Amino acid sequence: MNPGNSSQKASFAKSGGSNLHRKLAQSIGNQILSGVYAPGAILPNEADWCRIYGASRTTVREAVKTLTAKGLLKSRTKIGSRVEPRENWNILDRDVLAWHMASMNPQEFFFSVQEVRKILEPEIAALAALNRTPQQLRAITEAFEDMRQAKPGLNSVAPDVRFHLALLAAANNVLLTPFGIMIEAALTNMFEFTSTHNPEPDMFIPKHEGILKAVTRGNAKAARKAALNLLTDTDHTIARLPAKAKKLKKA
Amino acid sequence: MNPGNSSQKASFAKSGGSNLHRKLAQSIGNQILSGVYAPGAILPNEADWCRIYGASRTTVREAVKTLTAKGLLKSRTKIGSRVEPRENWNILDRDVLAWHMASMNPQEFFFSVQEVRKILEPEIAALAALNRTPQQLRAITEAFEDMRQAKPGLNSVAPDVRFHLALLAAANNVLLTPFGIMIEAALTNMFEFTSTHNPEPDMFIPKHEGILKAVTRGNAKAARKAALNLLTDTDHTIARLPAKAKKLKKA
DNA sequence: AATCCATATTTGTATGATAATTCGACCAGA
DNA sequence: TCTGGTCGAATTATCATACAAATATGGATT
Repeated sequence: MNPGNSSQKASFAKSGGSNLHRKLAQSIGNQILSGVYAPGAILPNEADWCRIYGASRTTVREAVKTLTAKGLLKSRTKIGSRVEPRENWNILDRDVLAWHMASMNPQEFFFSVQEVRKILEPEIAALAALNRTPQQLRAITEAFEDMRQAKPGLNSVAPDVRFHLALLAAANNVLLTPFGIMIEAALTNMFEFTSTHNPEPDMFIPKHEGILKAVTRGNAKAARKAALNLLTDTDHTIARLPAKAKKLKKA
Repeated sequence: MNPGNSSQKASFAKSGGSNLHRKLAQSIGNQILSGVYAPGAILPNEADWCRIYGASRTTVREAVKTLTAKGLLKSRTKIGSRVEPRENWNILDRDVLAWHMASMNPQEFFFSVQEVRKILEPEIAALAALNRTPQQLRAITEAFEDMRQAKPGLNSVAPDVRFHLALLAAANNVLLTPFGIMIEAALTNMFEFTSTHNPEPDMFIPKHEGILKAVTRGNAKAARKAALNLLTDTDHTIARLPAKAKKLKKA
C-alpha cells in the first residue's frame, strides 16, 4: 500500500533537520505559507504525498500530524486534508514563522514586527522593571555586557537577542513568551539583510544601557520610555531596506 | 514489536476529539503541563506508551509528533523524548493553552491574561480604527448587535467573543492573531466561572459600544481609551473570583 | 422528489520488520 | 592516567502491508 518506488528521496530541497518527516513537513509547510495551497483548499492525499516524496505513508502521516498540530491543516476521513483559515495558524511557532518569512516581502514583514514590538516591548520592559528576580536581572546584565564587548558583526547579534529575551523572561508572564520567537527571528533576519545590525553604533549600546538601568532601578516608566526609544532606531533601519528586496532565504 | 495487549484502551480520560492519537496527545500534554513531567525530564519511551495506553506504536508516534510540533517535546534517537524548556512551548496554541488552564489556579491565569489584554487590546482597537476595511467594520458591528440582542446568559458569550476577534482581525496584523485564542479562552472560561459573564450589565453594552463608535469614526485615540475602559470592568470580575477556586475543568 | 442503501475513497490504527543514530562501556595505546 | 577508537545496545526513524472506520457520492427504491 505504499505508492511509488523509494528511489527519489532527494527530490526536494534538503532543509535543516535530518529527519525525513521533518523535511516533508517543511516542504509542505512552505507550500502552504507561500500560497500554493490556499486556506480551504484540499491537499493531495497521503498516497499522493508518498509518490511525490518517495516516502512511506507512516512518514507522510507524521509530517501531516506536525502541520495539523501547528494549525495549518485539518484532516477528515474520506475528505483528505484541508488547509485551515489563516487565523488558526500558529504564526508564532518557530517553523511557521520561518515559512512565513520565506515567502514574504521583508519590508512588509519587518513593518508588522515593529508594529507589534512597539506595542509590547515597552510594556515588557516596564513589567520587567517591576517583576524581575535578581537572577533575571543578572541574565539581562550579562547579555548587555556581552553586547558591549562583542565586535560589531555577526557575533553581536546573539547577545542582542539574548538581551531582549532575558527582558521578556523577566516580565514574568507566560502568555508573552511566544513573542520571543518573533523577536529572535526579527533581529536575526534583519541582520542578514542589512549586514549591519546596529545602524547607529554610537547610540546602539547607550540605548540598550538605558533600558538596563531603568530595569535595574525598578523604574517602570523609564524602562518603557527607553525601550520605545530603542525601537525608533530600528524603525530607521527598516525604512532604509531596499523596497524590492528579495524573499528571505529559506529555513 | 507492539508491547502490551490491546485491552485497556479506555484507561484514560476520554477527552474531546475522536481520534486515538489525539487522545494520547491530550493525555500526555496534560501531564506535561501539569508538571508530571518537568522540562528536561525524559519521557517514557514509545514502547512504554504503547503499553500504558494499549495503542500501537504508529499511533503513539503520531501523538508524540503532535506534541513535538507544539514545542513541548524533542525526540532523539537512543535518548528518547525530552520535555523542552517552557519558553519553547507554544502556549498560545489552542490545545496547549487548554492544558495549561486545566492545571492552574484560575485567578492566577486570569491575572496573566488581563495583564496581556490591557497591553494589547487598547492598541488593537487603535489599529482597528486606523486599518479596518469596511467589511471588517461590518463584522464588528454585527457582533455588537448580536451582543445587544442576546439574553444575558450563555449565548451572550459567543457574540462577545466574536466582537473581540473581529476587532483583532481588523487590526490587520498577522502577528497579533495568535492572541485570538487567548481572548477566546479567557472570555469563555471566565463565564464558566462567574456564571455571569457581564458583571455590570448596565455598563457592559455601552462600553462595547464605545469601542465600536470610536472604530467606526476611525478615532484611534478614543478607541484605545474605550478598550482600556472596558478592561477595567473585567478586572473587577477577576478580583471577585473566590481565591481558592478549583482547577478549571479539563478539556 | 425524497429517502435509503451500497460502494468507493480516504484517513485511522495495528503489526512486524529493518535502518540509522548515538550513548556508554570497554579496550588499546601513548 | 589520559586519549581515542571500537563495539554493543537502546531508541527513534522508516518502510511495507493489512485491515478498520468514517463518510461523501451516486444509484436504487419508494
